[in-house]
Amino acid sequence: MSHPHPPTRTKLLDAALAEIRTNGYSATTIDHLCARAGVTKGAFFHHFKSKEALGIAAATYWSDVTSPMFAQSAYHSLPDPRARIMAYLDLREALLAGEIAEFSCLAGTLLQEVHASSPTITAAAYAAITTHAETLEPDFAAAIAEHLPPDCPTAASLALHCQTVLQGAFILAKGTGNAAIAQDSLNHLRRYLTLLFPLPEEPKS
Amino acid sequence: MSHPHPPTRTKLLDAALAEIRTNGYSATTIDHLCARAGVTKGAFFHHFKSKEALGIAAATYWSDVTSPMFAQSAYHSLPDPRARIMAYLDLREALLAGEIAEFSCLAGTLLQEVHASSPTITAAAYAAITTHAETLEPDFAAAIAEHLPPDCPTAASLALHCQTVLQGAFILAKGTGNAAIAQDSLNHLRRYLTLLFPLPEEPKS
DNA sequence: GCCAACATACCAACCAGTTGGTATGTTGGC
DNA sequence: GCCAACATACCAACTGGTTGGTATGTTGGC
Repeated sequence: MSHPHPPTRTKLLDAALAEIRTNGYSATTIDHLCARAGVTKGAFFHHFKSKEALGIAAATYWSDVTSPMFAQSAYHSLPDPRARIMAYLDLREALLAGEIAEFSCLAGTLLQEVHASSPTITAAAYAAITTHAETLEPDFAAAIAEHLPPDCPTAASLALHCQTVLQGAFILAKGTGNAAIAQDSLNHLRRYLTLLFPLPEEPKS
Repeated sequence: MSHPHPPTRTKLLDAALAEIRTNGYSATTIDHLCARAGVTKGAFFHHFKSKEALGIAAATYWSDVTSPMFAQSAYHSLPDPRARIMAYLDLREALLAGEIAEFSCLAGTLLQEVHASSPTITAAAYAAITTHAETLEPDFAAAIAEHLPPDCPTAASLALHCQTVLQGAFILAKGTGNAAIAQDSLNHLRRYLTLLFPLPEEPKS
């Protein structure tokens, strides 16, 4: 669990995120990975026993890298849980910048490709998504408690639905080459949640 | 545009759909494809000049195979456009059966992998999605015309959002190994559209 | 007898993974 | 405080199998 030697292993994991998000897992070769990371293949197989082990480590690393970005965000201090959820979606929209490989989800890309061939990578990638979704559950639970809509879905289901929309948005964005279509679906998600938990009024400033 | 020799070419395209939906495009090899189709590699390269050409043909074939399934469905005859949209989602949910490779979307799988490496496959796969989405636009347009909600999104945007949710649902289903999580997101989509275009009452039977 | 539709045989490049090695610590007995 | 024994981190070169693609048949209908 301890990785006392950050540089080479981290360089390989960073290269893996970039390569897999751009070209996918299958099309990512260890040679390209090492070239991008600036190390040799011997170094790779010193740190990872196989390509599959790298896939698992990349999914875990993806969680480790992205989680603090959301955990440290200021929106958690908003008093209204519905406002916290909207602020989360605002943050997700703000992250839709740059090239597609820079904002798309590594875990979703992995799931798409390895679901039938590697149960271990599948489990690690799915865990990355559900672990992130679970950070939204308290806010949804609070919104339900404060403003229970009729036939209310569970907090867990709502949190996962947000991830579903985001994953789908990334795919459509890959079709157009830009994030506009993803923003569009995020607006639909916002509208859904606003209809489900109507905000009493627009807070000013 | 004319394919006067159905059997071998069709066998290869059917094999391509199955292989790509299971293992993805990159992990699909021409040798495996030919073995599954029961033909030799010479036959493959007689019909497709490259693997990329097969990818493009597979996306087009995917449209050709799936379009009639929706076009021939009975839900188009329902009088209420909102009921037609709900019936479309019911049909999509009914299709969530069997193995994941049997209900997931070829176009989404292709987009995920080739968006950065093959503009031609990307365009063909995206066209398959948008062409299908366009078949929903008349119903959304009618729903908007009959029941314009405040700050109404466009029919085209709503039709694409349905595809976004479906694509995301397929990815999450690949994480769990079954369709339950996809059905959950379809229910959220139904709830969104119901809130947006509230049905006056439950029609009986 | 010609051509589309296949089949067979083959290739150069590439792939994940291995091997044998070096350089640089680290540790524990004395 | 020194050194043998060991561990870690990394590298260059290689291997056996696979890959997309090609070159060269063969065959059957018109």
